[in-house]
Amino acid sequence: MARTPRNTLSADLIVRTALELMEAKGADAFSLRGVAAELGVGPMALYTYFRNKDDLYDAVRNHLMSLLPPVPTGVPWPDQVRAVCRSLRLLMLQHPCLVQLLGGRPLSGHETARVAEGLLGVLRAAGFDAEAAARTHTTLFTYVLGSTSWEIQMAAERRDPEAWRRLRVSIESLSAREFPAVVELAPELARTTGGDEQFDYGLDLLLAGLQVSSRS
Amino acid sequence: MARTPRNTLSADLIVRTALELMEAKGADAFSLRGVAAELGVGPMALYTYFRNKDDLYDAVRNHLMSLLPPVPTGVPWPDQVRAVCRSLRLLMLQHPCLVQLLGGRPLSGHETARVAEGLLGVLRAAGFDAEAAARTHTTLFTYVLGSTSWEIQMAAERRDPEAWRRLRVSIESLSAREFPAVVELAPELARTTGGDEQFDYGLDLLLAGLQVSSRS
DNA sequence: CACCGTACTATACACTGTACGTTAGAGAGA
DNA sequence: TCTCTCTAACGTACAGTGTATAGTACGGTG
Repeated sequence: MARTPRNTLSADLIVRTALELMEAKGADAFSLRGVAAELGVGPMALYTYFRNKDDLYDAVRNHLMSLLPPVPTGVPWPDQVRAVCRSLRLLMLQHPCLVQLLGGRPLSGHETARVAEGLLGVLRAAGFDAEAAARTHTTLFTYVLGSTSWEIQMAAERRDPEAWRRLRVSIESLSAREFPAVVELAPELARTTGGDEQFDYGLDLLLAGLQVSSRS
Repeated sequence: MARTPRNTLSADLIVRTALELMEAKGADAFSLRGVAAELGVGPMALYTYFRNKDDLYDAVRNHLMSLLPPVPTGVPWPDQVRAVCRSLRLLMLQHPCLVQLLGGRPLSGHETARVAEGLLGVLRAAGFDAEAAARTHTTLFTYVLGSTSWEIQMAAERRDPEAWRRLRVSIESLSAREFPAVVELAPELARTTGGDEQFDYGLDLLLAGLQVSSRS
């Protein structure tokens, strides 16, 4: 019955196919049966290579993290930090499924360690002590995660006409007496949910704070 | 056949029951059939009050946001900002399902507008212009969202013994030659994934940055 | 009392992840 | 070359999920 020949599958092939599906339909709409069908294979064939769905998620996340470029050298440390944060954001924008992947099961995996190593190395070289380096790393990482997740989420909302219409309506129906600031700043708020400038604004605030405290 | 009497259900009752289930079993393990069963009712009964599952999610999020306290008055604006951010974090910690709820479909709803109004009002009163207020609002909000999501996620990881063991192993098996900073700072990193101090560290960086830039 | 809108029910469908037991094909040893 | 074994892929099945559709009986209104 046209059984697929023996060694057509591999962990790597499955990961690439899964990633394709996640990018096409969103990481939540992704299903094991979907990737199995795409590969022309029964759903259970995947369990030869991955213990379960989460295991596959881990592998895909690891694969994506491996795409991050190394930290640039020969520039001041704030520029290095900026570069690391920006390239993580860029990767998330290119692969929106990373939001769910990083939100779900955060820092396991070899490639995640590589990224952490880069940022921590920069901070230590800049003179941060162990505790400050760790705290700063966590702060920067969570800032990038939070702001970029938000950005991607809002972009997705905008793409769905029905959801977007409902959001507009609910904002426009707010009483200007009850919510003066929200109503007044609605255009600015719409403009600041995402974009390079918004990201850099927050990032620069953090860097400014770091330079203040490291100078004292 | 013991049909349930006519008006035992209500949107509010359903929301409260759904919230209970989400807190007990996690927001992802929550199901419409579960809350229907809890109420002793067929699954389709819920569709009288909510158009679909997302609609119920929206209602629960709105309910939780209504629990946030108002902005304190009579203190300097940085303290007001701190208070708003801290109480949002606190609410998320008390109701971990808020992570998914806020991550999923962010800023629709009356109560979300109320929270935004509070923070925007503080910033405008502190002299921020429209654009700076909007940018700062987004930055602060996404910081709180990102850092607290991370904190909750890591706490959940720690609670699952199997996942936690695998994480420890994967960290301890990292080569100290390849990842010197990660290996050296492993204890600090473990200590800084969460907690009031970590949260305030990042928040104070942002506030310091704000005060620097507002002084120029 | 009759009636009608609607709150709830029943059934069904197309999905999901994955546990279990089976089969066939590729590579190794004789 | 033949066979034996190991395992990759299969089929079946189960307990779930959200929700479309159609039906039923009850409470409030005429």
